[in-house]
Amino acid sequence: MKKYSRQRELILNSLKTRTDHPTAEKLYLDLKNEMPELGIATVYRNLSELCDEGHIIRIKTSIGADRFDGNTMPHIHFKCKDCGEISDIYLFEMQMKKLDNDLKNFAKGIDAEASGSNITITGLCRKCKLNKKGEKIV
Amino acid sequence: MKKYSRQRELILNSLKTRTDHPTAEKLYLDLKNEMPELGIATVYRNLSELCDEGHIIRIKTSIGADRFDGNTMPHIHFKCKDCGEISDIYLFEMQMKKLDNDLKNFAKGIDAEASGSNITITGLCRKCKLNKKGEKIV
DNA sequence: CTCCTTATTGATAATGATTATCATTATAAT
DNA sequence: ATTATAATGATAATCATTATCAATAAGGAG
Repeated sequence: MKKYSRQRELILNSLKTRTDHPTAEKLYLDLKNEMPELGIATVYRNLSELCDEGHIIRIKTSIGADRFDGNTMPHIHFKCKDCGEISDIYLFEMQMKKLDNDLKNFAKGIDAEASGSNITITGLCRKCKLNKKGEKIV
Repeated sequence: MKKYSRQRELILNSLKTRTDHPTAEKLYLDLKNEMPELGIATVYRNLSELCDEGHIIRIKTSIGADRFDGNTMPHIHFKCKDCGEISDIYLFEMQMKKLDNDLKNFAKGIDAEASGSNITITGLCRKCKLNKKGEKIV
C-alpha cells in the first residue's frame, strides 16, 4: 500500500510550482535547502515514480541529464539551440485537437495506434534572437 | 583538415542502408564482423560527428541507449510502448509542409524562431496490436 | 497509545552509456 | 619518400541513473 512521504510531497509540490524544467540534480540541490536530510537517490526514485504515475513528465534532451516538468497539461516544448533553455508552448484547444488528430492519422498510416506524442521544436528563443541581432550591429 | 577513414565510411554506409535504428553498441557488434579491428570508441566518436554534421539523426528514447537513424529525409518516428521498436513515418510533402508551418507558428507564439523539430508518436505498433487482440480471445 | 508490518528513506555501491586520454596508425599533402 | 596531423583502438574516466540494504517512518490493528 502506498504511503505518504514528506520527501515525495516536497518534490512534487516544487515541480508543480516552478516553471523551469530542472534536472534531478538541480531539483535535489534546491530542495536540500528546505530539507537538508534529503538524499539524491530519493529524488531520482520519486521522479521516476511520479513519471510512471503520470503526475509529471520526463523530457529527454539531446545532451545532458533528463529534465522534469510538473505541468501535465497537454503542451509542447521549445528548446533553444543557443542557450539550451526549454520553454513550454501551450496550444489553444482547437490547435491541440487538430495536431492530435493529425498525429493519430500519421500513425494510422503504418497501422499503428497512437496514444501519446512527444514534440520538441528547436531553434532560437526570443532572448537569443535579440543577442544575435546585437552581434551583427557591432 | 578532415581525412577519409574506412571506419567512418563503413559506419555511415551501414546506417544509410539499414532501416532499423540501432544503438551504437548494436551497430558496433554488427560491424565488427566486417571489420574485426573496429573499436567501440570509434563508433561512438563517428556517430556523434555524423550527427553534428547532419548526416545522421540521434534518437533519444525514454529508456536505454540512443538510437541512430541514417535517414535524414524529413520524417517522424513512432515508438511502440510494448515492444519498444522505433519505426519511421514518412509524410507526404503536403502533410509535412502543413505540419512544419504549424510548428513554426507555435514557436512564433513565444517569439521564438523554429529551425527544426523532433516528433515521436507513442502507442501500439501493428504487430503488438494484433498480439493484444490474440490475448483477449484466449 | 503501543505494537507490528512494510513502504520509504538516505548512503553508497553498481551499472550503463558515453566521452576523454593517449600512444599508435593511416591519410594526404609536399 | 617525408612529414604533418587526423583518426584510430584500448582503456580510463565521467556522468546519469538504478540497485542494494540497513535504518526510519507511516499507518493500521489491537
